[in-house]
Amino acid sequence: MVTLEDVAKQAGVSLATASRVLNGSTRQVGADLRARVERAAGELGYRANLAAQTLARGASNVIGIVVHDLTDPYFAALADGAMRTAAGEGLLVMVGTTHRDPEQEIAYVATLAAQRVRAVLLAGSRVDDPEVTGRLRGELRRYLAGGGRVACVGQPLLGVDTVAPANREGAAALARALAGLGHTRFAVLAGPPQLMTARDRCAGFVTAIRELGLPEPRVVHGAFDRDGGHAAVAETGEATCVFAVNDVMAVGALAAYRERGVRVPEDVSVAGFDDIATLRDQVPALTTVRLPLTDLGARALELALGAGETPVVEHVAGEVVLRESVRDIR
Amino acid sequence: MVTLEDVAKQAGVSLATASRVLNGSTRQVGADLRARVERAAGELGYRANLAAQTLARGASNVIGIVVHDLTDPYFAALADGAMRTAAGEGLLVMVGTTHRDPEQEIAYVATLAAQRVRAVLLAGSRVDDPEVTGRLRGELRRYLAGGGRVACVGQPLLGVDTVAPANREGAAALARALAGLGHTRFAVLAGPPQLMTARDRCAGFVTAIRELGLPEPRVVHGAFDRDGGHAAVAETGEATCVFAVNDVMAVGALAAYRERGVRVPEDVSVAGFDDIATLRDQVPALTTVRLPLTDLGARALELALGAGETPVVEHVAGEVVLRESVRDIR
DNA sequence: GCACACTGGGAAATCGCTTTCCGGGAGGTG
DNA sequence: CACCTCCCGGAAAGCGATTTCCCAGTGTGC
Repeated sequence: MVTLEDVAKQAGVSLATASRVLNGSTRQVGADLRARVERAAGELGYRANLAAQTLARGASNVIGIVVHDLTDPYFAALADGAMRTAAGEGLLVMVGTTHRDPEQEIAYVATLAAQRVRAVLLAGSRVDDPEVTGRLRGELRRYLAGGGRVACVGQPLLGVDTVAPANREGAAALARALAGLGHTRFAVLAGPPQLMTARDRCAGFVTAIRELGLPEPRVVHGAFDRDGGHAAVAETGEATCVFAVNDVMAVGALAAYRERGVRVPEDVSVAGFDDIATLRDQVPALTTVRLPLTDLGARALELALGAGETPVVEHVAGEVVLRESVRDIR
Repeated sequence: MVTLEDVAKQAGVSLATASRVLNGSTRQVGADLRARVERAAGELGYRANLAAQTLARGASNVIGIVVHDLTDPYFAALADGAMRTAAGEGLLVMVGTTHRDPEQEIAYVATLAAQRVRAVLLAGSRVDDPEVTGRLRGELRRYLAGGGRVACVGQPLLGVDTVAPANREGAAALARALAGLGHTRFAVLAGPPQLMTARDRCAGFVTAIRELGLPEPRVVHGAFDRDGGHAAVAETGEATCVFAVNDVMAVGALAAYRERGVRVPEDVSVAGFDDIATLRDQVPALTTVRLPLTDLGARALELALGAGETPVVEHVAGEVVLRESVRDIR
């Protein structure tokens, strides 16, 4: 491939001058030389070697973002938000998917650190395992010590800049809204017990119901995906209102009820969480808690890129959106 | 950050030896020295600088993949497939989103080439613009000349390894299946006329209808997304069966009919294309043409990574899936 | 015993770029 | 007119790895 030296030679200038012309610098270069270099670069089709630049500059223009699963619209939206701001800053994006394996997440952080990426965005829910979290923190500390920047979307457990969706509060608000419609017997499709996001949403919901003096909701654990929601429906018992801790699970639940001939919302009300865009045309339209996912991703990257010293934690509220999947039974 | 030299010093060996121990090499290193180096690396928390490695080796372990929009489940699935095989090969993935701007696509190829990525995967539909396509080809040629590898999912117009979904044939098969149910008056929600994928699907459908001697379908152009499908419904006229050139548009169409009080499939039948997983629980369930999206992405990356000399074009068939959104009117 | 592969270790060149430092000429000032 | 500053161009020293080349020490085969 064409190197800067080739360009310099062809233009009859020094390496230094060619570099200053082509790859931005504070230093000025005379108009004629500048033109000669630019012509030579054009003719030769020169493309700077980013690896060499990164090495020489000691800083890359790449950021890393680690998500669980890109085909999950939740993470796709987060990633999209982050990628938009990255593009705005002229940064390239490396995406890693862990498929919910915490070891993979740690491995990715190590690799991204090796890449000397400018910032790392951790966009997955934490799991409740101090040993694993500890190792992740260790890896992050090493990276931070080397001048890296880290931000996270989710629970503020890593000691880094964090954008924290108000899972508890959102779920609680939803619970009050549903109780306000006259429901008293609730079930929660709670996802896996280790997953903090699932747990917080479940806990927020259950606590709010208790505070209202209503009967204890039935909590059904399962997978955090469509099939998890679908399967969990079998154990919802007499509940008149079912809260799935995310929209994808709620859609699974809707499908399960449909198969059983249970009408939603006539026989049972169903609510989710997230307000996933691609699921908004679901029938019946899903009641949910809207999270500004794209903004969350964008904001997290801004935090990571920002100069802030002490770790910032930004809480982002969700907004209850009542739609047809729940019924007023008063 | 800790460099290889630090490790070598701490272990009391030369740089060369440290390198050979830590970053794979054909050369052997004695057991004692090897152990000393490994211990030193562990104590210091050494992480190789990938930029330096890339420069020294002249080859990186990163691949690039360029998609239109990650929040579109079609591209998310493609990317996911590619990322899985990448992970299997120990490769890192850079993802770029163009939001359907061909200039962006060209720019990404240039940047990825500058990164000296091992392979580039172009996963977006081509547009019908010889000028733009020409420039893209030029950029690709430059990259290929430098030893890069390229593969593409979509129309085989770039002279590189390509995985080509059988858009025409799939749409034609769908058309015959729908005609077999007794439909004669069709409309096509055709998406933007410049987009090859949209065009091929539309053309395949229309041609098949013609060949059956049925009346010419009404073709309505619009955006390639949910809102495009939603809007296009206004102009479908008397059609008893509407084909949206992708599932996302079909969902938009379903929503539009619902709002107008038109029942699907009783009053009108609706079909899509792709068989997007997150949309499978739609009501009524969408008739569509299934494309093995994850496999397409995975296969394309394999092609790119493979040693093949002449560009390979692999056609992948779609499978018509009849579901509730269409009615038998015989 | 002796030349001869062979093995494992280290010194140093190299990858392509950035940036510091040095130097010469132009222009401004007293 | 001497002196001092700027300004711009080039030489060269890194950045952190890999890899070639050289060399000493060890076993072999005859």
